[in-house]
Amino acid sequence: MPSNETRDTVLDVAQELLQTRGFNAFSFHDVAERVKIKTASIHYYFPTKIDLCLALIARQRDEVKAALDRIDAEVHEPTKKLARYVTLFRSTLEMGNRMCLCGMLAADFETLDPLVAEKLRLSFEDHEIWLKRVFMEGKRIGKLDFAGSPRNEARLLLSCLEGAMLVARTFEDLSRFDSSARSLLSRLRPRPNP
Amino acid sequence: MPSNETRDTVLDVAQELLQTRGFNAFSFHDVAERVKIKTASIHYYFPTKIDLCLALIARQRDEVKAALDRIDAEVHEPTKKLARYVTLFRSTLEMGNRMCLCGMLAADFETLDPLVAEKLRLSFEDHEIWLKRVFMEGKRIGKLDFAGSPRNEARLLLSCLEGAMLVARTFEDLSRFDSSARSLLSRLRPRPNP
DNA sequence: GTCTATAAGATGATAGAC
DNA sequence: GTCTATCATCTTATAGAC
Repeated sequence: MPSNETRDTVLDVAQELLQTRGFNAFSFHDVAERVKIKTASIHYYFPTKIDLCLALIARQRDEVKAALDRIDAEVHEPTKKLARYVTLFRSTLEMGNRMCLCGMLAADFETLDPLVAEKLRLSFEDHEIWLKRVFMEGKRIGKLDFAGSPRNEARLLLSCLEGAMLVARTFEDLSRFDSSARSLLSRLRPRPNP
Repeated sequence: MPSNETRDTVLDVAQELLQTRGFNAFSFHDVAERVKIKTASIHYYFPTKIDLCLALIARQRDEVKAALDRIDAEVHEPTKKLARYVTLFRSTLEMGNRMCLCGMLAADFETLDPLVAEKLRLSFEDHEIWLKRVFMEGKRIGKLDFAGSPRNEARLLLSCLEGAMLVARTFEDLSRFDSSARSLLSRLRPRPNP
């Protein structure tokens, strides 16, 4: 496995800046300063800011895939999978009040390179596909109850978590995220049959 | 009433740019070009970009207040009030795939002037206060059913609508917003008593 | 790989003429 | 009120030395 320390550090720092400030509010200089290199060195690894952004999305997609695989391997009850899924978002917020990478790029959507926009959509779809599977299985075995299609339910949960992060950030208040997340999950509990 | 055409046009154009591109991705030049004036003229009305942003928020708060008053005056059933409330967000999205003004500023949160951040929080609270009243009344008269407090329910709906806009924007797909909004409202319908 | 030097353009903001 | 002219700074990106 090709390990490149500087490159990874650049990605880490750029990601933090992207998630807190947005794509258009951080510069190569911001990154270079924190990594303690010069901006020219960043261009060596990532010729353009778009390349840097694409690398961030690609790495993130891999990490999300790994995280979802881990959830699948470790818990089997759909309710518990969703609870674990929610913690992915929560821990991002905990880490310096960061926004979700995809959510932040969604806000910057209009200014994105078309290729970046396409990868962003694919990232969202990664989430939706996994969630849809969880919802389908949950309904099948009677552990989750909802009215619409699994696909729409997946989209709804993802959207709501993005929004909960967005607003919680503004108040720098994790409990806002928590109470929304709790409601979102509890409404999926099947009621005891009359 | 002090009408100032140029000033209003600057606000209109700046608002569109802010809602589509974000605070850090539009410039005085962008605004000036569209209004067909020079950047120096914008500085005459709004000395700094922060002043411009504060004016946008203040105007928006007034307009939101007026819109909510209109809903209160025109419909009385809580369910219908919420449906009307949702259309406020939907029509923003319809208008050139714009993000909610507050939602966009929430994404830019880390880069905001402290005063702007404070006004942003107040804007969110305007929504939450109105929604909380609707939820309280709805529960009292048995027209709305939900498990948590009216306050949390208000926060949840607002957050989810913000998130639904954010994601729908990325796919340039109003139907994504619609299906989420429909689910959010339908889950509030009280079930017939057994 | 990392640096210095530099280009070429954008950006927020001000001074002062009209 | 709106303009021209100008400023200092920032930003992405490249060339070429080490």
